[in-house]
Amino acid sequence: MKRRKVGNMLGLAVLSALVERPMHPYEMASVLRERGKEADMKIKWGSLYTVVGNLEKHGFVATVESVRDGARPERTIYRLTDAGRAELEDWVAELLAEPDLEPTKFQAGLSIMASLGPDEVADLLTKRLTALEKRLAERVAVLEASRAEVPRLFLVEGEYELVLLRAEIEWVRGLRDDLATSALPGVAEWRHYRETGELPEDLTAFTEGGQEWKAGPGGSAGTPPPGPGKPSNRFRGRGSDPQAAITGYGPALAGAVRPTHRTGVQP
Amino acid sequence: MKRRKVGNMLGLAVLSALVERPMHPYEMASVLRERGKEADMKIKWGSLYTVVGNLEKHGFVATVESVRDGARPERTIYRLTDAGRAELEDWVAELLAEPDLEPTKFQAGLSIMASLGPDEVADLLTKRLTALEKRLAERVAVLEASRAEVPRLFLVEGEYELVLLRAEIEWVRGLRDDLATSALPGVAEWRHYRETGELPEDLTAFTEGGQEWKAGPGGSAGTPPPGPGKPSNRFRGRGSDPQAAITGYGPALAGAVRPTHRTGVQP
DNA sequence: GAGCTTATACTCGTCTGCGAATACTCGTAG
DNA sequence: CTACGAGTATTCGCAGACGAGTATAAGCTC
Repeated sequence: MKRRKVGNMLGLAVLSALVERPMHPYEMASVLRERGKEADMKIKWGSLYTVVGNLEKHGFVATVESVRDGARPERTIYRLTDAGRAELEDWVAELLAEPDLEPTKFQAGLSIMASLGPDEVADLLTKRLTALEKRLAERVAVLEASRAEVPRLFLVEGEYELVLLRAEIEWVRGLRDDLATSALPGVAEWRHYRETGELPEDLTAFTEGGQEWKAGPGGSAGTPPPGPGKPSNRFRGRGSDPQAAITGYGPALAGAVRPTHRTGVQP
Repeated sequence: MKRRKVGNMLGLAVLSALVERPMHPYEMASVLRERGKEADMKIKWGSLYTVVGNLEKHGFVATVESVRDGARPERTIYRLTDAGRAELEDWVAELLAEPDLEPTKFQAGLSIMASLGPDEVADLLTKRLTALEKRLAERVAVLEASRAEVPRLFLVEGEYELVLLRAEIEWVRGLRDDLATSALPGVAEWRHYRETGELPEDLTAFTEGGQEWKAGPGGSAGTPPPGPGKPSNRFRGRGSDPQAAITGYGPALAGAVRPTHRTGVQP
């Protein structure tokens, strides 16, 4: 993957603004704000001059002139170069064609949720749910105002956000309910550990190499289980340490699960 | 929102590793790698020593000892402090309770997709679709290997990822098809502009304050249309400039749309 | 046992991000 | 006419991120 000379998303916004006409930095900010670009990308205005400077350094924009308007400070006007135009198109193409690989912060949080107790997690998820629903309502409301004025074509980002929002809401609700009702296997043990500090004796077996639950094609697909680890690794694996099991480190194989409860997918 | 003293997600991973037992940095890396934490958060190992140093500076971890093991370089062992434990719990709680507000890069890309042409965008979306499906297949495969060994409880992050992945796939497919078949209003005009450079004369009206399409409560809800702009803004608004319209800046009101085609949601 | 690769364990320097501060000007309420 | 707050336009400084580099040890191969 070729690394972008200027990686800050604000740079992309700047390039896209300059397509229209040359501007000075502050004007770019005004235009982008007016266009509601802040809803589509996280923009830190403090980076504006740095980013524009970097774009210039790499030849994506060029100075047109420096004008002094009355007693105001001098303003430097920038225009898009051919290289800048190309960079913009290439960048957009990349954003559209390549999925974001980085996991979300929420996913990170889920992966270590065992640092807390199940009931606390359920409460936190309820808070999240409230916030998500509020946001959803906001977005829908904004739509109701927009759709009369703007063609669908320019609203796709918003549709996308809505779809993901709804998917997340549904899933979070399912998980919360399963935690609250202990419908998810292991929750009872987890709660017990949290309340008493005792590890259930059968936990190790429960977590470790799951005997006959589904001996099927498992075994060594993907990363091999750490239990009978390779001698090359001198740190002890999760398997040998029940504490590690309850502290909730996902398995080396973490990633997916066949859905059987209703947070899951496909019947 | 209180700002985190150490904001790097790698710091969270480090804290979570130290819950188990004191370690030196390299060992943390080994453990985290082994646990597959890389699948749950974007980790740059180059930041490890900086981050551990920062955690120490802020009292979240403390030095236990420096040992020299044979001729190897000296290693500093760190342990979690009470403050560190508290920080970990607070951090996880925040991650679970507060939705990620930042839009994804894909959303940013969508919001300026008009920098390209509709057919090109459709191609790029097809590429994305392929990549997404590949990733989905990978994740499902990893599951098949995991589920025999690990309780559901430790796989929720993976389930979440799957759900979002499927939602995105479905939506992207819908959009691509609508672009390819011009089912989405405005695509024909967009393509025409791209091919000939001509702006359809009715575009301005089409984009601008949509007369009677839905006069309802619209009008001044949300940000008012820039056309008859306030005198406070001296830069001209989208409305007065057809070029701006086709260059695809979303409206000031961008965000959502009532779904009517199948990329949409709810019946 | 020479020479290769892989793992261990860090360090460094550069580049960037961005919060906060600065400074000037204009409209307007008193 | 004058003080004030809102808008205009930019600079600065420093913390932090992280790619790349370094150096040694332990296996492994022929």
